[in-house]
Amino acid sequence: MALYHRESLLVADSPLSSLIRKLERYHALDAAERRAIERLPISIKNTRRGQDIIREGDNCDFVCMVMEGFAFRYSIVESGKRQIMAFCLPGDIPDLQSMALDKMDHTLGSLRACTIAEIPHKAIRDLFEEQPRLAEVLWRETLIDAAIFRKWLVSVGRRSAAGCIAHIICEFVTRMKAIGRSDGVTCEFPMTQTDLGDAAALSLVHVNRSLRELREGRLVTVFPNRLTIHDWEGLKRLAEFDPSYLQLGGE
Amino acid sequence: MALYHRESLLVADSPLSSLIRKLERYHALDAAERRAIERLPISIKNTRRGQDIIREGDNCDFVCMVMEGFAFRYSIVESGKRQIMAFCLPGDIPDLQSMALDKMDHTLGSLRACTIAEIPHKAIRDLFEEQPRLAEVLWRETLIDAAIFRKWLVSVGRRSAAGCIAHIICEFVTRMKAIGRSDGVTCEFPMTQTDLGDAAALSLVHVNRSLRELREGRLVTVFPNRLTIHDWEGLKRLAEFDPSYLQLGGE
DNA sequence: CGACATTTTGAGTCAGCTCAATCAGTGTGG
DNA sequence: CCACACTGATTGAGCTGACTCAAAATGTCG
Repeated sequence: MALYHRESLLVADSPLSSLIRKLERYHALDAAERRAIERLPISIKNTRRGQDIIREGDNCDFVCMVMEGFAFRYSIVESGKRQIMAFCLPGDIPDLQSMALDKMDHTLGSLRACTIAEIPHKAIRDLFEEQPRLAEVLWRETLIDAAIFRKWLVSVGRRSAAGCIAHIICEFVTRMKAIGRSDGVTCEFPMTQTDLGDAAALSLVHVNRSLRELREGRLVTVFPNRLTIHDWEGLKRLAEFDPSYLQLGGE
Repeated sequence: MALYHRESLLVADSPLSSLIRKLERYHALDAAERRAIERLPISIKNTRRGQDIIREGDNCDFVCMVMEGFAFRYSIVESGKRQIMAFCLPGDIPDLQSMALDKMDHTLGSLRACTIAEIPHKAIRDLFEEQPRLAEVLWRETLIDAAIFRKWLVSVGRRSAAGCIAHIICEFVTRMKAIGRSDGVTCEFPMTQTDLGDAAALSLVHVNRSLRELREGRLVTVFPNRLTIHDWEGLKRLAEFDPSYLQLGGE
C-alpha cells in the first residue's frame, strides 16, 4: 500500500470508486452525489473463476457491482451449449434490471476471480429518491447494455467468424480503455478460446483458426491472458466496429 | 365505425389507448396518470411496408409509438445481410432509449403499413416529472426489451434453425395474446419468410424448409399472413420457450 | 390479365462443426 | 527437483447444417 502514489490511494480508498469513476465519465458528480454513493451499505463477496454469482431464475433483493475481476452473462440451452451474452468489467452493475424485473433470465458467472459488492435494492431505491440524477445515470447504463446486446446479435447472426471475434475484441479493448485498463494497443484478456467461442457462437476449434487468421493478417494477437493490437484500423474495418453505441464520447 | 361495439369505441377513442392498455397490464393507472398520457401532444404519421421510420445514426427529439401495424428493428452489415433484432407491436415505443442515448444504433422499419405517433422528448420529460410512477413503468419496458434481445441472442447463437424459428413464433404469439390480438392458437403474422430469415439469421430457403418441418411435425402452420398453432406444448418444448422474461404475469 | 412479391423445390457448395490427437503451461504432492 | 494431473491451445481430417444459385409455382393487387 505504501508504494502507491497518493492519488491512486484516494481513488482506491472507496470500494465503489470504480462505479463512481464510470458514472463520472458521463456526468461529473457533485459532492453530495459522491457522498451518497460512498455511503451505500455494501457487502463484499469474492468468487473464483467459473463460480456463478447469480443464477437464472434467482430473485435477489440486492444488486451486484463488479469491483475487481471480470464477470459474464450466459445461458445454457438443453443441448448443453452455452451462449455468453456480455462481459462485465469493473464498475459494471450487471443485474440492475433485477430492481424492476421478476427473476433473472440468465446467469451471471465469474470469468476470473471477482470481488463483488452486493448492494441491497432498498439502498439503491433510497439513493434514487435522494439523488434522482443518479437514477437517470444508472438507468442510462442499462440502455447501453441493451445497445451492446443488439450489436452482439448482429455480429453473431450476420458476421463471419473472424468478423464476429474481431468485433468482440474491438468492443472489449474500447471498454477497457474507457476504464483506464488499456492504452488502446494492449490489454489484459481474461477469456479463454472456449469463452470466446461461446460468446461468438462458434466452436473452440474454429475460434482457434480464426484467431490464427487474425494473427497472420497482422491485425491482433491474442496470447493467453493478453491481447495486442497490431492494426487497429484494419481490425475495426474487419469488425465493422463503430464505437458510438458504447456512448463513451470523443473519438 | 358504427359497426363497432361501444366498448371498443371507448378504447379506440384515444390515439394512445394501446399504450395505456399495455402499461396497465403491469400497474393500474389512476385517473390523473391516464389523463396525463391522453394529453400528450402527438403527431401522427403513416408509413408503408418497407419504409424506414427512423434510421441508424438519426438523432431525433421525439419518440415513436406504434399505434397500429408492426415495426421492426434492424441493421444491415457491409456484406448486405440484414439482421432483424426485434419486432414491435402496437403499444410499443421502440426508441424510448433515444431519450438518453446519442443517436440510433439501428434502424426502425415498417413490417406492415403503420400508424406511428411521434411524441416530443420534452413532452415525455414533462410527463415523467409530473407522474414519476409512469417513468418507472416506461423504463421497465426498456428492460424487457433488453431481456428479449438476450433471448434472441441465445436463439440465434445456440438453437437449431427450427428451434430458433419456433422461439420467435412462441414469443410473437405470446406478445400478441397479451395485447388481445391472439387467442393463443391463431393470430395475424405480419412477416414474410425473408423477414423471418433475417430475424433468425437464416437464409430464405432454409426458413422455408424449417417451416415445412414444423408443419409436418404438426406443431405450427405459417400461412402467409396468418399462423395457427397445432401443438403449443410441443412448440414450446422445441423452442425451449419460457415466457417469464416477457413479464406478462400469470401462466 | 399482367406485373410483382412470395413461397416452394432441386442441386451442388462451403463455412463451421465434431472427433481425435498432440503440445504447452501451471500447479501440486512426494 | 521431478512426475503427474489438469487446463488450455493447436492442428488434422472428415462431416453436415445451412448456404447459394436457379427455376417453377402460387398468390396478390391494380
